[in-house]
Amino acid sequence: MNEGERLTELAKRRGFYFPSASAYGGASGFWTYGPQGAALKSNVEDAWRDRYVVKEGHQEISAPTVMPEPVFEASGHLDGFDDMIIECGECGATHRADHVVEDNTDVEEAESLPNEEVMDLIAEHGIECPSCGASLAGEPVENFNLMFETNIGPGSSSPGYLRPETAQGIFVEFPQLSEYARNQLPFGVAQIGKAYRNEISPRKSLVRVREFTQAELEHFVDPEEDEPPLAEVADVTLPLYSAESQQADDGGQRDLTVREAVDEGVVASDWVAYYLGVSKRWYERIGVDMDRFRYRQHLAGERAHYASDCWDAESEVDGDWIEITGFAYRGDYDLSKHAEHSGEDFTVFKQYDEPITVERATVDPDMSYLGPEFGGDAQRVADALEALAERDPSAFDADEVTVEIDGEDYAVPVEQTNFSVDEVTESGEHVRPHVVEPSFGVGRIIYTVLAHAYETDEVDGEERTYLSLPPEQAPTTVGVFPLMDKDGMDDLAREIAGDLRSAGLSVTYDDSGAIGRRYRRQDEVGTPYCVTVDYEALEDDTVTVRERDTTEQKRLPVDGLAETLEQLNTGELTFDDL
RNA sequence: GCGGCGGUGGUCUAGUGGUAGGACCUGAGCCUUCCAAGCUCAUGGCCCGGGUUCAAAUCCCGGCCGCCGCACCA
Repeated sequence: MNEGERLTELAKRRGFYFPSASAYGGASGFWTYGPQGAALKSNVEDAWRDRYVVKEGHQEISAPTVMPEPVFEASGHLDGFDDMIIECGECGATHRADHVVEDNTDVEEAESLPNEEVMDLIAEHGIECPSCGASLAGEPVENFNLMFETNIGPGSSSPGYLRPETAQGIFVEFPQLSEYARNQLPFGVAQIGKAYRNEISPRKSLVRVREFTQAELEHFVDPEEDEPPLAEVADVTLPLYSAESQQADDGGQRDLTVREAVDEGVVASDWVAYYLGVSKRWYERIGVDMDRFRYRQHLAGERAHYASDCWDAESEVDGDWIEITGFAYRGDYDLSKHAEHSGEDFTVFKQYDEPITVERATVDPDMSYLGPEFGGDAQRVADALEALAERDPSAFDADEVTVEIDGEDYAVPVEQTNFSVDEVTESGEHVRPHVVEPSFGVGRIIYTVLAHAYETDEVDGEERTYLSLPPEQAPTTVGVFPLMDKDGMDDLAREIAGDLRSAGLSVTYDDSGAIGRRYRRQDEVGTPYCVTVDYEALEDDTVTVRERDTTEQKRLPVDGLAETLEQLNTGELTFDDL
């Protein structure tokens, strides 16, 4: 069994995660988090929220998972996710139909053509299967859309899609969110939630799935003015694997501090560099092994349609590097697209310290002239004049000004345009924020944390498996056991378990079988501490506390136990301090 | 989606054309003064559908699921 298989076996047996609906044969790419997994997931999400929402001073929202079609037309997902697939009748390989056409003809942008035309092109040019060389003529070209489609309400007149990323739920609400932020940049909006992609081939348990949880932060910044607080993370060392290194023969990972990475220009965006620094610490906190972690820059051809610079956090499991977070500088791509498609205002008004006076060329066309003259085109001519005045006021110097609309020239006497250059006072300007986006895959992080926590050792000649999870992330903080289920040890142990629960700790009580078995059980789900009530406890109100990784025990008074465990859980105390 | 391999209690597995056995786990009880000990008992299984056959968990076909490779991964 490899690392992943061992983990999946443990995950299923102990209730971290398992395939969904297996009573009905299941559906690939869907996983249910069991009791341990749901607790771990919740802890990871809480740690994320603490770091990226609370500590950063951002806000969190919760948007729908289903959104109407226009949202995804605007975002580019409808086109971007809709691949043309053709299958070779001979060898069965599937290919991107638009790609084979582009590779074998001088047709560009084949993706924008109807499927029938692409089929015709394939037949006309006698295009062959890139895998086996058989003719692809006559093979059907089909669409494969990575988004799950549904209908909103009865009938099919209102198509909707399950969101392929949580981000769009934030972008589309920008006008409201900006208002709540009192229109002050920068501000950040986060969301933790499910996203859906109808993957062709789900793989590796939680790594490639069809429903997954994202934790995304959209940080809206003024591209002219805002700077990240780089000093806070300047000394954090980043294991960077740049695009340049990836392409070089002897290229490898370089360890640079955030400061060095910015100064040397290895990471282009200060904002991205800031979040790489913050996130390195966060990954360490939740239990990612830093010896199996790197930041990899996207190669030029690999970048998403919206990103100008993009780095992935990657973790290593079974020798494979898994993308666990994407850090993208999305520019104003998303807000511009939504502004364009919706006609709403996706900017923030930034007031100047002092109002400024500027010369502005304006037109106020006489519609009583344009109307009779140009009929139905009058409004478009007026719009064109306005745009021209802004772009090139000198065009109005002559007696007549000409604008072009759809290849046709329209000449207008300047006097009818009421062209003038005025001094106007401007108190500020509309700024389209840029977006810095760290986007975390929660399931992949959980998979990584479990894989990196999985340890085996030997105790008294017996092999032991344990999860060396950070106490903060562990599903259960403390196991409470009576040494034996009799003589009042059970009563005291139950009482202690109740007290610890009242103090807010996650507690498991277990009185079954031999004590060693109970320790092993907790080891396998990563419970960091176990409290045992023995005969001595009945005498002097002390109990033993056992630490998971070392199996060492210390005797502590029952009084103050909850506080001590709480401090161990948060890291204020270590076991050695006791 | 293609190809290869696979699918037997919760987990790991043995096995055969005549409807299954082990280990671990789990539960009940006994025992036990701190690391999967022992004893007794118990629960629980051949992925689904079709075909061949007197008889299919076993052979064949299809599906589903998993692993690996390919492709895909805005």
